[in-house]
Amino acid sequence: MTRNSQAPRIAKSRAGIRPRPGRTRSGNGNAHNDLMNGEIGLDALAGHAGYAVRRFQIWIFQDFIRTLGAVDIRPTQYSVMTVIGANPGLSQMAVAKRLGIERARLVHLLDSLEQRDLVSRVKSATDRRSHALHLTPRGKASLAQFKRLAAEHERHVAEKIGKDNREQLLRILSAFT
Amino acid sequence: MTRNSQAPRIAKSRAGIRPRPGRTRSGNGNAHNDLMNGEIGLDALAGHAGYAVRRFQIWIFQDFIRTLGAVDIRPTQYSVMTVIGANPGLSQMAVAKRLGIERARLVHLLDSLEQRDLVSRVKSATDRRSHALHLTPRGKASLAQFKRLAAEHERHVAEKIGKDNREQLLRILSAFT
DNA sequence: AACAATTGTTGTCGTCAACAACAATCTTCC
DNA sequence: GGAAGATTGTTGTTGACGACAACAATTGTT
Repeated sequence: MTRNSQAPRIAKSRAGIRPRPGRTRSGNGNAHNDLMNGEIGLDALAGHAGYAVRRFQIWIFQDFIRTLGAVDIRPTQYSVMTVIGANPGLSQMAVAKRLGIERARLVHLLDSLEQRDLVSRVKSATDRRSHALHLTPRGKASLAQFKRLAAEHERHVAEKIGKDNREQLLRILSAFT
Repeated sequence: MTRNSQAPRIAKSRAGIRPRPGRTRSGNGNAHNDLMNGEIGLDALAGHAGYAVRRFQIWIFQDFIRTLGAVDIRPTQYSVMTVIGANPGLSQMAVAKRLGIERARLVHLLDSLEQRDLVSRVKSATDRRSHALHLTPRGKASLAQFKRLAAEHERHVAEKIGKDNREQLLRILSAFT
């Protein structure tokens, strides 16, 4: 990979979107095109929670990936390590269920984390089908650093939408955690 | 960016990934203990806006897709049609920028919508490189129906998180639209 | 012991974002 | 006026991610 894709490269923001350098003529019936002043309306989209949430989530993930770019940890990896760290010995099935991840997907995530010596799969003594997941010593130390960086990312969120708004957001969406 | 990360050459040949360390201790005597009470803590994850937003976005998209399943319209398709409907004559580049979609991705989206006779690409007279996007008559009629279904979806959101909370959410995230 | 369910794993398919390269076509600058 | 550079739509590749299906090993259930 070497390239994690999704590196944000925050927009260059250049000039506004000019609809067309030339004239946007071609007299179509619609005369009220706000395109002339460079504004592109969203119409009904502005009232849809899903659209705003999607855009916000993209922004948040990009900031998270950038803030934790130095340690090469993505949001999903962070969530897996956090849950394992707080609940040592969990099975892969339990982690997958708790985080809403497919267990097939978790296999690859753990392969990666295990190769980096952050997580270890210990054969369960009580159920030889399953693995008891633990953080390695290196994983524990790393997670502490990840959490510091994640807290920094969270501060970025607070700066972006406001401290109070962030707390309201967490309260409103607390049912989804 | 600039991530060296790990090599992807795992591919097949699974087998010996587990280092099988001689970790004698690590009290594996109680492997699946924490599962017994069914409670799995999220630890720091509970305080991360990104995690809650991601889970919420998954829920919202699923409800949107289900609610508009009868007409086979997905959120991104709906957003494209809404913007074109509100701003006829836009170029693909302008739509892509406004919605934060890659223009390469928009090509396929428009291919699909054009095949269904919902959107038409009209060769621009002023810039022969670009296409002026319009809704077809069928597209306009369909969009009206889509909007009714989308409004129903929005009511589901209000039921899920509460009417007032939904409005606060829209207000908090208004900067991202 | 026979049968059903669970766990981890592998594999496939489809969606989606980020990039790179390209032809056709402006735009700009000399 | 014409060469050089930028833009638009397009195709293709890569990687992250979710949904499923199939499988071996191992429970559990009867």
